[in-house]
Amino acid sequence: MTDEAPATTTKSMDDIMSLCKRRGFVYPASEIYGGINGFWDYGPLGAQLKKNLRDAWWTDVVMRGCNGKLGPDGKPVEIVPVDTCIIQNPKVWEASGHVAGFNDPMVDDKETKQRFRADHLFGMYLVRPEEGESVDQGVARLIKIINEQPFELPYGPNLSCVASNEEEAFGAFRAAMHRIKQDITRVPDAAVATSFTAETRKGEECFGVCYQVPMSFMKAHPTWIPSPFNKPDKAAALELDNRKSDSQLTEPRAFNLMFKTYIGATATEDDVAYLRPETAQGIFVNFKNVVDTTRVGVPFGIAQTGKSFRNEVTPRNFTFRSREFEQMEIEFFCHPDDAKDWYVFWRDWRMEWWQGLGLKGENLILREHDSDELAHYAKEGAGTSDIEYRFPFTAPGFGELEGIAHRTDFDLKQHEEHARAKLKYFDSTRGELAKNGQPKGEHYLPHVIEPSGGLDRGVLAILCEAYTVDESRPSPEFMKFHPRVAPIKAAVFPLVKKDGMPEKAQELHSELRQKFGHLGAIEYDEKQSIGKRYARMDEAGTPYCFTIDGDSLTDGTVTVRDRDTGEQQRMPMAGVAAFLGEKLGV
RNA sequence: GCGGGUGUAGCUCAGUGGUAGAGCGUCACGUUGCCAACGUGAAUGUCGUCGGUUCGAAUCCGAUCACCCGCUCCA
Repeated sequence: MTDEAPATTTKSMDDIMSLCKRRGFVYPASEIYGGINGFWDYGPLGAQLKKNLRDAWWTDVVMRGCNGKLGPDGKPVEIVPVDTCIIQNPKVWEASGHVAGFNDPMVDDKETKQRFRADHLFGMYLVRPEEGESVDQGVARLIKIINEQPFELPYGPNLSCVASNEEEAFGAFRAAMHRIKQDITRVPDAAVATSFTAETRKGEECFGVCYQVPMSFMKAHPTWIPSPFNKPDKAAALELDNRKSDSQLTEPRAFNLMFKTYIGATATEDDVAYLRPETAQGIFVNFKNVVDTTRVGVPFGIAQTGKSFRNEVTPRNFTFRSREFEQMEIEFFCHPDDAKDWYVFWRDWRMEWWQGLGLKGENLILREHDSDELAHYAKEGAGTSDIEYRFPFTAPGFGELEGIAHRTDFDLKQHEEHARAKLKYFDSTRGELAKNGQPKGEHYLPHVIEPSGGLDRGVLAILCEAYTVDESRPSPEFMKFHPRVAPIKAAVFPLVKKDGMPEKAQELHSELRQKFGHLGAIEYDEKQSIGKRYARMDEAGTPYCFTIDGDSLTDGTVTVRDRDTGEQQRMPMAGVAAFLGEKLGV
């Protein structure tokens, strides 16, 4: 821990949540009915804060094309927006893998509290060779037992493990055997199986199969399967032939993370549809439309913001993991050869962008994923990075704000196959040169770099970053929002409610409101003491307060108070709009 | 989904079987001369919800819901 660390770690999430409620940033959804798990509403200040963040993204990413930063090709970055439906044809989610992935039955180990995909459970089955039996015969017998055993006979695997393929599984099992002999083979006619002969640590010869545990067996006798979290080396002396364990595994259960609904009034299983679990697919399915109907050409990006829905097992940590949340996603399409460069470009620029909104210092990090945590589609890619923020509830760890992934051509390829659509892009700037000196062009499926940010998480990070406690101030608790995202941009006060000050102040208020009302609220307040009004604005995170005092009436000047320092300076009332405009960056 | 904790006014909390409370905040009126000033007054609660025990429940019991923490999960 460095010297600066305490300033961040002393922030209490409870205090932040309490301020959010008190000042109208965030409320529990349906609170008067006792709330609803995993859903949050934004109040007046929160709604504007969220809109400001969304607008900043839209402006900087889409309209200004990465704020004018040139891409790795030395050209301006081209991005166009779309706004696609929350409900799409259910086949979209079959193609994307969400229906399968989100429907995968899961098994819990009640002992170790771990959960894993049932189809990732591999078992090592051992059998004693019978008199004169060849390896093939023995293995065939074993496979038959595994698949056709009557369930009243205990015959589970000797060991199990969680793995994505049988080689990986076999690797995990090796340690349990004394010696593996050479004849390791794929079992013919079995989708996922490896057979071998071996010698156990007791010195017994045996035939073995590394086999995906059949779903029917898991359902019938989950506790006969040894837990995959038992280390193989602890199960040193394996018993051959009939055996069963006494584990605490549950039977496979489906945890569908997609919200299901029905189209039309009849609500039969034929009418099932899903609320989108990510906005990305709406972009991919419109890739061809955008290419065909606009003049964009690869490399270019398509962006959208919008709500997504995931039926999270455990919504947690305020708005951080909600069941309904808003994403800000870009799918950037480029030639496969350029993917690496664009990946680096986006990763670095997105980090800069978040830093530019006041998320700075050691609370924000860029973390490159290790290869073992990459999503299936990203294994072949240039990489995946997270931009992560140190929230009070994750400290000293970090929580993801945005992920930048090289998704390769996975999504377009999936949609090409499932929709039987031609999504290849014809790039007339590539290919060999023809006789006339023009490139012949090249057909290819573009690769995708996906910077996918969480809007609600961004808002939460900004709230946490802005929350400041300084006991030396009259208002010790205040929100240090970057002026660009602050929900209230400025406030205008008469110093006291008499001598024509309110009228003068209202005049200024109305001018500023006309000029800056599209960016956020401009407040007017004449109630109670000036100190209390400053304090109220500090809590709402208003960066500037303009006060009309006695001098304003005679020489036309006002004072401006800076939220962060409390310092004041005088300026002509006529110059206020220009001053504020400059501070707000417009 | 599992284990632990919490739930009383907008916020922070006191109240452990006998009339629902405090501070702050909010609102009104007065006062005001630059940092939560002061005076007076006011509003705000099915004590998370439902059920049970009891003459009587915020308080005891059960269930349920929500939030927090630790697991788990997290394309």
